[in-house]
Amino acid sequence: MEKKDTAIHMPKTDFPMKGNLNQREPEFYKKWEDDKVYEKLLEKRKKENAPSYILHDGPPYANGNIHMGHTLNKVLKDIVVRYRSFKGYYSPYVPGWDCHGMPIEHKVAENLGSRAKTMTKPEIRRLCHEYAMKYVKLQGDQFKRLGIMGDWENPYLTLNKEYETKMVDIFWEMYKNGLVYRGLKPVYWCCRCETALAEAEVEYADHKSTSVFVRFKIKDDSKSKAKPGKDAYVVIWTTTPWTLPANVAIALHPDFDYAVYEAAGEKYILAKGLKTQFEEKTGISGLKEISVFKGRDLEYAVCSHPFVERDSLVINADYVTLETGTGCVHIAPGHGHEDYVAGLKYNLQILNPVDASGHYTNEFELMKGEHVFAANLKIVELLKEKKALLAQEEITHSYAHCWRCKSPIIYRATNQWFISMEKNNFRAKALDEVKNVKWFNEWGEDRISKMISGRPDWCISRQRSWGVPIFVFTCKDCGESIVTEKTIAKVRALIKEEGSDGWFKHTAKEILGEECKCPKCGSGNVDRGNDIFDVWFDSGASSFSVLETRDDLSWPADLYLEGSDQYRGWFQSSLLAAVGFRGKAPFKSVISHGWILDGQGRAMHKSLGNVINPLDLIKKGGADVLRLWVASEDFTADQSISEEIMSRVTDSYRRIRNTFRYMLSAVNDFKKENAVPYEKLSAFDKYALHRMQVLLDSLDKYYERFEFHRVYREFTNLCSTFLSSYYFDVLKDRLYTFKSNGIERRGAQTVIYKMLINLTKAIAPVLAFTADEVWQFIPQELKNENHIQLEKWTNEKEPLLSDEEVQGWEIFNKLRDAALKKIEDKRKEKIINHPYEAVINISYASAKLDRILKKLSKEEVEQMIIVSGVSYSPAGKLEDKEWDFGLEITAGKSDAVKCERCWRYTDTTGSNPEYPGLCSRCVENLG
RNA sequence: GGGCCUUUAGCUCAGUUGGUUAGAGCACUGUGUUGAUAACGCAGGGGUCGAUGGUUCGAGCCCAUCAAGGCCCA
Repeated sequence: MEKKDTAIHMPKTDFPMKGNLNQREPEFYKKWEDDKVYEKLLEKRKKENAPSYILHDGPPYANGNIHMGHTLNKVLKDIVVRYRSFKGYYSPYVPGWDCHGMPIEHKVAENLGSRAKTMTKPEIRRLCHEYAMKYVKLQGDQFKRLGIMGDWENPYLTLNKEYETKMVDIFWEMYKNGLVYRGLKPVYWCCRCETALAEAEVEYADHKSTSVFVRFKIKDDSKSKAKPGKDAYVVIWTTTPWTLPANVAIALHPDFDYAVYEAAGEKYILAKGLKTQFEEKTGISGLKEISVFKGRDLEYAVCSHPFVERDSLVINADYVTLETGTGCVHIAPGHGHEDYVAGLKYNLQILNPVDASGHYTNEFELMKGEHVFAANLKIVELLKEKKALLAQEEITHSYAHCWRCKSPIIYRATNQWFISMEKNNFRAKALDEVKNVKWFNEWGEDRISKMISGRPDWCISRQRSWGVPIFVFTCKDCGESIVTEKTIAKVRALIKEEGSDGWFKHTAKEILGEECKCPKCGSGNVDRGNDIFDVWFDSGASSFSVLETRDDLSWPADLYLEGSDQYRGWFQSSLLAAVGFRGKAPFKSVISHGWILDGQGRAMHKSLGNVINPLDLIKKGGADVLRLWVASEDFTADQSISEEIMSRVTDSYRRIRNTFRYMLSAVNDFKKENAVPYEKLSAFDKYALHRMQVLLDSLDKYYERFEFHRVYREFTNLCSTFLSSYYFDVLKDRLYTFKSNGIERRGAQTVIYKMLINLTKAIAPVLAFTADEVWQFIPQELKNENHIQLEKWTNEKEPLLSDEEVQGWEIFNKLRDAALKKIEDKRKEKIINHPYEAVINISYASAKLDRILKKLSKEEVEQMIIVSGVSYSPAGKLEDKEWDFGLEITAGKSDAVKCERCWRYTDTTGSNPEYPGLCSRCVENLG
């Protein structure tokens, strides 16, 4: 008889232990693109008539490299979309970019330097366009590097014609509904450049100003609680005397103490805490306190303006401080932002007696034509003349200057376009729609409701070049703003054809043709407006501009998923645009993620030097590790990232990778026809399948609820606690030493194969690259599709065990742990080393345990505890008590002989003279 | 200053309607294997649950105040 090969069946695979992700992932992405995986997936689902699930992408700003915030956001979306696709949904992902706005215009202007002034708007816009497109491409490539799947060939851009065309419709609908109105609002204004400035264009530098103490005589105290009398004066302090002509109110802090003081026969009202300072500055001494009241008590008293025939109302404002001045603040809503806000609250008049070049208009007849900065001294003279000036001094303080011409700037009320929150019950409607949305963050609804309740009217106009024009014409003769059905039709055609560039290239006459006529005065002297939309209006329009203009998408979206800053931003602008346009919320559900912080929980700042760059992390560890990090934390709260955290995630990735590697190697010689039917599997195998099914069911639930950190936890826990340390460890004996085509080995492979397929699918939404890499190693005949993305979450479920059976296994596992502990004790005593050197005896008195053990053969138990021998010593009379009743486990060293093939210590080793080193089981299992 | 949120072992997370010595995985330490080896097993140490006060027979869980941190406003 020929001697058989005694070699064992070692696991084998070419799947590398080391991921080498930074090199490999881009190759994978390329393969996805070459194989048109995304397109095929959508086609396939469409053919299946799958229900759709639309996640609408919030557009990042097309500027700069991607940072951790982008990474978090896009990976989360990708997990959602991939999961939904797996579950059989038609789930297209159309990424978008926010392309207009200040930052880009600012950068372009910066690059141009002094040349900017000589360029026309269309020329500057062309450069802005190029700039935006450059970053669309750059960020797009970076997003792809993260493994994000979507329609990258055809993203949506807020500068696209069809996008802008939809904005015409939205604007017109809101205009028709009376939501849009024109009003005054102060903006930063450079009188020298004669232009509005954005926050980012303002620089601060020291500036010398004349500050003045001015008294306002009380005219009527009948409406206020405090009654200081008509001979008292409220004293204000200001560093901008030129704004006094626009004064309409005086603000006091509601909670501060104010007093009426008497000196030299005059009564002055100022904050109690500033009395001494007041005496020093004005030289008025010996102030005698007459009465004291809270700021709120003087609310609604009326003063007389010192040099204009006008009332000045006493109001309350929380931002009043006691740092300098008198605690009584001069309010000119046309010349200050806070003044403006206070003005809205008290319905104050917004006055703007200053023209674009900084000269007083005839609204302030007295100094008409005077430049406001030069007028300061004249105002002082005027105050003296009116006996209203109590003191003046020159002070140097930080003051806003124009970034371009470096001259000091002013706040100047200008005409702006607004969306009213009140007309047609708009605010109430928006709040109602909030209630129809599922806010996955429990506090989300509360947060956005409060914001909408408290927000002012939405100012949608900006005085810039890089944006979508507000589709309004102006009559140069009568000043009428012209928006009619006919002009809108013309504008719509223009935008559709040329995009908003057309607006800036053509005159009103060219755009409107025979419609170029003021409907009010009939003049043909019509100009196109120069304002553009606030970029939040651009992006707020996206639900319509994108979902309604693409065949593959539909409105409303199933989900918006953005950072928590978007309750104020995009969630809100989208909601308002949608309620204004269609009366409905644009999303069925919303979930927000937190901010990314460093290891200490601090925000990342360049100045703190704690900024972590995702591109660096990808280079170091690969995108899948980064994706795993995203999944590992509870994204609804803020999340931390640090070297330690990444190092933990990397460890965890390696564990997962190796688990897959082991599964691949264990089924390397497995074929479909080798599969063992469920009924013929061992009890332990059935238990393993049960565990797998329980895991899959919870993962499914967690994905659906966006609880990815639970997916991560359950998945890694199963890999460690059940698979590596238990099931696979136990299976080694069967896989390596049993007959290669025997039922024991094939049974084990059947289970591992099922796990391999299902676990790869289950983690594929997170580990996009690795899952597909694993997939490539699965033999063709064992899978349906070449790429895992095209597969579906498995529908057929493995049978679950009964509760009683599960309980039995839980008890057995505890018994196993107890046995391992005993063996460990012997190892510490240096009695044994390898587990197979051990034999154990289990003596017990529980009938419960007896029933459990009787269901298993001795060989199975030996295998599962991984020892060479198990013996039982049941008590003579078993009692129906807890499983560990009377339990005693002893471990010892086997005195049998080691089989050199399976390493077990057995009495049969050497019983066959042909194979002297082998045990009888091994001899039987050769081949 | 206001609205909303976060705070449990080194890290990431669990902790059901308040009820006995607060859990998991990873990391760490020790150790075994060398037939998953840049891998795998076993065992062990580690937290006064951000702080203080209160309600209660009893609080990580309820209430109040404070602190640190975050987003959005001012």
